[in-house]
Amino acid sequence: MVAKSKATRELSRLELAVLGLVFQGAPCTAYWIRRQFRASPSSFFSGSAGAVYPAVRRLEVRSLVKATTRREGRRRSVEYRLTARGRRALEAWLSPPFPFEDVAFTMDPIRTRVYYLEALGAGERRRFVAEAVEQARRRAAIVESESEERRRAGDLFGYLGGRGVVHEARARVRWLEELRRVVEPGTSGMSEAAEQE
Amino acid sequence: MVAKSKATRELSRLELAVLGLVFQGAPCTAYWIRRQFRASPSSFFSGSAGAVYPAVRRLEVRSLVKATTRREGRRRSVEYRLTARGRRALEAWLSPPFPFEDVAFTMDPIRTRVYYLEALGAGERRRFVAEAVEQARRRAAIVESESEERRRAGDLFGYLGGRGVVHEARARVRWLEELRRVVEPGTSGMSEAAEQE
DNA sequence: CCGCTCATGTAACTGGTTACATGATTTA
DNA sequence: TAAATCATGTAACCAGTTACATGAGCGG
Repeated sequence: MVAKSKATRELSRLELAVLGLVFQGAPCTAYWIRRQFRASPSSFFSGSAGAVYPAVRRLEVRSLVKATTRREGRRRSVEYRLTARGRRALEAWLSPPFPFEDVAFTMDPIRTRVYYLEALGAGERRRFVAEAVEQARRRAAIVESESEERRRAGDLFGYLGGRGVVHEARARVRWLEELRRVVEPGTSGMSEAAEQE
Repeated sequence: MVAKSKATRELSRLELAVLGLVFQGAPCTAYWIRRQFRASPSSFFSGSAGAVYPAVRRLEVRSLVKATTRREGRRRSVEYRLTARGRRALEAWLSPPFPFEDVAFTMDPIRTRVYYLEALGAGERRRFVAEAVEQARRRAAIVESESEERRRAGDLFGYLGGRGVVHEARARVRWLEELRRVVEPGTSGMSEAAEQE
């Protein structure tokens, strides 16, 4: 009976994203990975050194990536590439069916506020929605130009992912416009909003 | 000069959500708050005891909520309500302008995968998208009925927040359908997708 | 020579997570 | 009477965060 070392726990979202980035950028340094996170205006992660360096290490001890140290003059850097196991782990992550919590994941800090809008008076509610629509529109414009940029750069899947961000940003705008119609004077509430899509 | 005690750090998202819930449910117990989180299929938080009890405590030491212990027979419970300061903190949180990171927040574990779809062959990509569309549709159906339920229950802002979840879920479906058109055989990629809204 | 970028890392902290522990009350 | 629910909490853990520290190489 071969020992089953450590009961391999699931990879964190950061570790999985790093795995994907190593696949894309190989051979690449942890520093390069950090920059990818920091460059994206829609990344969940900050790309902080304190997260990325330990994460690639964890992937290494699981032998999902392998490191090769390089020296140019007196400057050193550690380059990573996927191992065969790493490649398989990446494919497994990308293969359906997807865990329910990944499909159900949702978080919008503005929406969180809406649940408690009761705490505001009618005028303040209107200001809330007006500003939220405004800020959501600006955000949508930003992510649209960002995904367009990726398209122009020939980065197909970067573009397609970016399109997801665009759809989401526009959905937020539409939702807030719907909300505005409810919150505006002369409307009663529950009846008119929904359902023409 | 009056001492400025501790340099009041910002409230966490959980603490803010708890503050809102105490406003809604007052007088309410920490246990009731936990149930609100656990009942919602779209809450970011699990409502775990290890998070909620310490969170309400932190709000208490900041005197944003106040606790009153109650005894019925030999059963005790701690009831919370907002203080005036708590009420003001809630209103401040609900008042625009909203911090950029709250407007820009976005995270979709399926979308994260799409960025690395390059790692799959054409057939596997189609399976990816087909399954993702399917799961996203089921999710949309669930959150739709959930928000409808709130509407029927007369919970206006619960309904309106739920509508946000619906818009988001539908946006994911539409995005994945767009993605499918790109990934399907006979299409070249970057050209056809976007822009009719 | 100053400051920026490349490059690697650590340390202290934080705010979540799961799992556990306890006990009263209610319901099947 | 067994199990679910109400109700409180703690402990161990974990994976992020910011901030700091170090140093090579390069452009102005």
